[in-house]
Amino acid sequence: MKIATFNVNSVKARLPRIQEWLPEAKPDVVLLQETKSVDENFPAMEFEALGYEIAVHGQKTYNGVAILSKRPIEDVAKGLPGDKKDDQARYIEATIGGVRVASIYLPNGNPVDTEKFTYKLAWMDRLQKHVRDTLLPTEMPVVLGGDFNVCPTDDDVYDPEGFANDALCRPESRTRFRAMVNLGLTEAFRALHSETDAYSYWDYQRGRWPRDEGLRIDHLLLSPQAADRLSACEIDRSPRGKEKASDHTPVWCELEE
DNA sequence: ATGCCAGGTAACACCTGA
Repeated sequence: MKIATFNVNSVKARLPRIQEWLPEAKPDVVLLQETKSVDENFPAMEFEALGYEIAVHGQKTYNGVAILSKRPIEDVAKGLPGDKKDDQARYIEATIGGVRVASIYLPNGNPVDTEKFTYKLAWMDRLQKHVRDTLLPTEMPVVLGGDFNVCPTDDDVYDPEGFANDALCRPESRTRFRAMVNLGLTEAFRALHSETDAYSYWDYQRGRWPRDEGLRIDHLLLSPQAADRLSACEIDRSPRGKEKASDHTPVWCELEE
């Protein structure tokens, strides 16, 4: 089962790119972030025409997550436990082929001297508790994929010094990311790759893509039962080079059946 | 210190992103 995560930066603006990428990459499951669409306006028919079921958790203008799947989607849960009513749409979870998957759009947290950073850290604490108290005890294969807005180490940043005080690299963010991994999750890409210039996001501004000055912030975290089946994990750079590209590119992993 | 680009909303500019 091939599971991909892709921050599309507006599902409507990116629709042609996603429609050409799906038949090329042939993922069984796609975890989307930053759809920026209310559920009624999500382009469901366009994805169904390509053989995908959908589950969506969106809102107007900002955030928004979704799951596309070639296999039936079961037991959908929208929102992270502890979300307040009408809170930001950043989390959706479902069971597909016996695997519990989640699409995660973790808050960015900048600037760090504002409530945006405290919101990010509290959100990470809530996610860690949910993984610990609810997901891992099921002993199901679990795949948490998404835009975590965390560079796990300086190896995941083109300019570590310049980003030292950024919410994506601050010790408070990295400590919480590590706390989740330390529950027993496997970060799929790093488990199979040691190279340090592997990025999943490049800023639109200042020529970051042509210079390959990026960040690795899109991740797939696997429970032990999923990690035992991990056979591959890759960053697919091709969509980032196209016209009207997202600033992120897809990351995928393959779980043996 | 700020805007650089891109998208959405709404309206002929402003907010957010990472």
